[in-house]
Amino acid sequence: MLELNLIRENPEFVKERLGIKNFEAGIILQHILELDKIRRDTKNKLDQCLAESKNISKEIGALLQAGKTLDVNVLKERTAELKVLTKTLDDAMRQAETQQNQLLIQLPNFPHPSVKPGKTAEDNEIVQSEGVIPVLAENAVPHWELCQRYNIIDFELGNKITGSGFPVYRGQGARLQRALINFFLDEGIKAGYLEYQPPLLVNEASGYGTGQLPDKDGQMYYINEDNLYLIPTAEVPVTNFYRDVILKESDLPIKNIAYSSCFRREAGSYGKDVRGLNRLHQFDKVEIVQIQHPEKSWAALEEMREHVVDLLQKLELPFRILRLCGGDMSFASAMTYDMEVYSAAQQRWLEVSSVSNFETFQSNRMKLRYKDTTGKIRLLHTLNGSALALPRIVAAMLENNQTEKGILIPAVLQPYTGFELIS
RNA sequence: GGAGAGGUGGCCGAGUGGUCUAAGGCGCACGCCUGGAAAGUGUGUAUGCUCCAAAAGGGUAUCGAGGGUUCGAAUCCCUCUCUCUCCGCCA
Repeated sequence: MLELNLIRENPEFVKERLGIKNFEAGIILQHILELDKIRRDTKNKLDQCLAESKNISKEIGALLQAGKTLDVNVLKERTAELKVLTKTLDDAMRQAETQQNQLLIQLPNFPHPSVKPGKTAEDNEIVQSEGVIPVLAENAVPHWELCQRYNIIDFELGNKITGSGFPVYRGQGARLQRALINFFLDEGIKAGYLEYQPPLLVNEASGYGTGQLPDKDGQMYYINEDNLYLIPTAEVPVTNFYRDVILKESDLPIKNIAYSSCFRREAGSYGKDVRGLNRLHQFDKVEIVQIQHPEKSWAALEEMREHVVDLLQKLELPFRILRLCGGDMSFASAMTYDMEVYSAAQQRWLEVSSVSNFETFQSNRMKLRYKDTTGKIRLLHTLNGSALALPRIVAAMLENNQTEKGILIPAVLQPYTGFELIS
């Protein structure tokens, strides 16, 4: 959520920045400011009423103790009037406040000045590209066929017991999953992150805090009976650890890492994009989350990008990094890098990580703040990124490393898998 | 799932209708004391919204959350939620 102060002080600037995300904010901003005026005026009147009532109540108390019951009745008439007025003003103020908030949460975050305008994924900038795209043998096949050939991931068994998008990992496939999770966690810990194991279900307030609610509730699995949501990413619980928290400046930076299964309904997805491991309803991911001092968040974003690059290099996967254009960025992000690996048999790039700085957008919703050295309370910056999501890494690894003998496991993973070859 | 007891400031804890503007303690910060420290001692120590150009300061709200009763609620009533104890079930 954008900070109200900013909108009050410089609505034109806000409008211009949101334009980069192709968001026409003019009318909403105007309404927000109108409601703000109403809310504040009403608030002032209300506070005056409350103050008067409070004083009269004290007087009544004093009079009763002095035994002057007749005077009390006169005062009670006045408080009866005030009570009606208070109710009216309170309703009006709350209404203005609610409406204002409803409008505020419709505004996306604004992009960093370096973010280029653009409408679709076509307009994203490639900022880094590394690794050699392997030339595969003529009989090379996509990963879903390899999964079947080596019997390591069983999609049909998943269909049977749950439904599509819920594969069953088996034998060397299961061990590869476990190896990747441990590898990613260990690398994160080496880079200074603290490991967490969060709950996989969260409440409504958490969904709201990171921005999944109210807009994207259709993308989360929902447990009606207990009013809980299955997490689409560990970002949700791990960032919400700090909801309604005021940190000390000395607590910073906070660097957390968490493995979790992730659950996404992916309503509306279809076609060859969702084949095999490309898009699943349940998948595994290791997520990194940072809570940063506002002046250090941009350096932190680069550090996180470097961390992901390091992982991809170690896994020997050809990759490229995109800086998303305004139109392709998520609602809450100020800047996002997408990391994609090349899937040689499908001959396409697969997104395996997305690293973003949200600046104060999430922390404003969550009331995540810190007290600076002068005692002033300010919003913090939040960042997160995948490091990494498993399915597409596995897809690319299987396809790119396929040989006559089997699938080669990168050296760095072998201590984790306990084997060099899937065969 | 059943029964009972609870939720008060950073923490502990008093407070059962009227200066609660929340006692007291611990912690923390700053000062005094000291050669330095400890001890002692003094002062301060929440957050939101709002008024004010800003600072200083003021108003108002907040005692798990939301409603209600009352001139007046931390205190009484209702609903929800969380924690603890016992029973039941159970990895």
